[in-house]
Amino acid sequence: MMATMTHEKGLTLVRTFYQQEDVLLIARSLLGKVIVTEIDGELTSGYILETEAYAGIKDRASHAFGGRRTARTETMYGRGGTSYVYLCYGIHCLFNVVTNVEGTPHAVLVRALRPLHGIEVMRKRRAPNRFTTHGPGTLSQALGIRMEHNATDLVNGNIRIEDHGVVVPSKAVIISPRIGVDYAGADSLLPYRFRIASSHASLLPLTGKSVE
DNA sequence: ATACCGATTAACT
DNA sequence: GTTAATCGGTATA
Repeated sequence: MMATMTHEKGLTLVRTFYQQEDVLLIARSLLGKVIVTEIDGELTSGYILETEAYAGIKDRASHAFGGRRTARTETMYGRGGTSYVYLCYGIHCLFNVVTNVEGTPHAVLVRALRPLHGIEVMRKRRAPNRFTTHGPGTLSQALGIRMEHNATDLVNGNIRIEDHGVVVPSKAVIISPRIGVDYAGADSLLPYRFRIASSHASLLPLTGKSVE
């Protein structure tokens, strides 16, 4: 409750949203929603432009394929509405949303963002003149998300996702295979990647009441 | 203990 | 189109 007192507009997504069974539906639904972080005393937020679904134990591209359960993947087995942050290529902290109920390790990788609040903070977190929030690594960097933010509660924690009432029409959504999962064989071709076409992304409202 | 690999990025040609 | 950077995760022994 306390953590959400500063937000004046937009509804923080509730537990039941994250606990829906269909991870593809959740990945699609997250397009146009707003990620908000309150990290290091800075508030930053942005519209979700791109996601990928990872469908648990039967998905060869998922860390949890085959029911693999290790210190790293343990977070994925938690309840929906928890963050799963892991280190990729030794450099990048990738932010995922755990979905489904406890024991079912589904997740959605958030891959691109359109900045809304705290743009100067995001710019500062990145190298000068290299500001971008397209790509899962740069997105986390801009939002201040680090490994210590793994297993954060997205319903009551310092990372949350809000619905600002933006409607993303089907014709604005491009569905394609996921990136960087060639090792997954046939599953690498599954249409689990969702993104808002750039022509529509520019229509997302940047005006409105400040959440500062 | 050792070896291989990766849900990426940036800087190249 | 190519490739180096970089280090924890994971499997193997």
